Amino acid sequence: MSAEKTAISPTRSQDFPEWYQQVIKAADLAENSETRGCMVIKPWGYGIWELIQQQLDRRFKATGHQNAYFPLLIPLSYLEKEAEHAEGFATECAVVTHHRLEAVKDPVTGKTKMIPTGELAEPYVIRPTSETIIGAAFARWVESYRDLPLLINQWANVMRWEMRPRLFLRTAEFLWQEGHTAHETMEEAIVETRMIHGLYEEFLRDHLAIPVVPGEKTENERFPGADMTLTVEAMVQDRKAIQAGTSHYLGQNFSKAQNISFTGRDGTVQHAHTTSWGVSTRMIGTLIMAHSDDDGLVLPPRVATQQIVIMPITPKEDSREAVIASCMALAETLRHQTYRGEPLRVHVDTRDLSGGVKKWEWIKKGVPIRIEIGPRDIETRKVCVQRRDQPVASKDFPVKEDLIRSAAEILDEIHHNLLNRATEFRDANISTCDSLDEFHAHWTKDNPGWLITPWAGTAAQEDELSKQHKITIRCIPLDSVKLPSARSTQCFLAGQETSTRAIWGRSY
RNA sequence: CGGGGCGUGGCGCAGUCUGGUAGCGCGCCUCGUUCGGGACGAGGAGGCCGUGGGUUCGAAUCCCGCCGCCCCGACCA
Repeated sequence: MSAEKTAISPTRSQDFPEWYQQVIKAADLAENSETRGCMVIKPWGYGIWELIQQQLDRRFKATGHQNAYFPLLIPLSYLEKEAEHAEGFATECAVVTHHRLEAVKDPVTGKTKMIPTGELAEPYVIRPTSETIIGAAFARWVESYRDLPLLINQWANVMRWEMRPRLFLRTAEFLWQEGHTAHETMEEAIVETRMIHGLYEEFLRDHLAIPVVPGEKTENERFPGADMTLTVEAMVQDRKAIQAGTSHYLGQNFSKAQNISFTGRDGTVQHAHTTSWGVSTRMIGTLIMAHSDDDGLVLPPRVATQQIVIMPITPKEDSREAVIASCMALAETLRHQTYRGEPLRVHVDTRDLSGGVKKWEWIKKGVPIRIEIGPRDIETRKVCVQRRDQPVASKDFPVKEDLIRSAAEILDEIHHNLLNRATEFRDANISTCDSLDEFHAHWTKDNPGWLITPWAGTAAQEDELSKQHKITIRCIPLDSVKLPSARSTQCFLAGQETSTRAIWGRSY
């Protein structure tokens, strides 16, 4: 046997960050644009986002939310209303200060330059998030307890002037959804915050095949202006953590700052309790790093732009038409099958390219099922089936009718294989620790994975440990989360008795 | 904002030290041979060498200014 050749180079173990970039390129998902820090999302990548959008949107609507749309530009003064929030985003805001361009001819070169003129009395900020402008609308909309709860979601782009952008993971402009709700009581708002948190967890597991740890952020890691931030944390293949979605209980901080008030059942004027929550195109980056291998992207079936690609094999000119007709017919039949309530997405690749080129292209693009049909298969009524969750060389030759019957089942198997693989990987890379010496010894250069510890430390102690090892507390996992539990129940710092567990890790 | 690097056909680069007006690989197009497979041969298209100025008979190459991008830090969905 010759050495294994991989479609992506370098491999994950050679250089993970570079591998990540190469997977995106090979799968044709996105590219850096001429606008600093911003990406062009190409059709194969945008297709994933559209599917995420559709499937999440259905869940938001099913839980009583409605979509609306708010302005891209936020009056600067709005951002000054909530002090903590303002401070949290101040360093990464793009600001619009002019509303007109004037064409000026350079007397030397003769070239025309466009000079901004018409300075605005009050500048606008391009939304880094929309709490303030949505809050202003909520203040107008809410008068009575009968107007509550107000359950709004927005699909939008936002901009944060990031210093170090990376495709999907951290771009200056990104796409997301932001839910914003207002409630009569703290209890109701917290129920909402937790409900969405659970919805995110399920979505990542059931749609993206990513197992996440649901938990709460410590005060240090909270969203600016929130009283409680819930997170779902995923582990990707370099053992780093990535925050895949957050749900915040904002208390009355924003409602007091923006006067979202209502007359209550008892006739008194009260401030609403608000929440906000979001997931972004970062989920695509998470998905790539969670599942892909050294041959490229591996797509979880539910968000695969195409789930099945059929490649006609046409070695002889005289059988060519029959082969293509057979492929088309199979595609049409498959499109009448459903997986998770949606028609199968099937593509027939009739491009006049050599078979090997096509096959590798679809491998690199992560298509869950590849089917090849040639003249021989037509005679035997069989098809050649290859799966992205299995080695490149492995093939199966079911009778065509059996494949049609089992296609959705195979997709489901692929989904579960990806989920199981990711879960096993994660669990194998979480260790426990209950002494400070062990803690310090754990954080070696090659990133050994997450550490779970009993925790009763202070914010200052957390901060110190974080800086020392370039780690953070990813979350305090919910009590219901089953993970290797720390051996003792005493905090590894000072030994206090505690039932609180903390997960520590390096993160994106 | 600190520290490094780089701007040359679609992409990746050589050429810059030692000025003489552009080359390689991949990709693309055509033809042929191959092909249950990331094949091969022949031919072809495509570049005011980031930008403005200077030196020179002559600048991708030397000098000065500007712009942009990438990597490593601080910040972060």
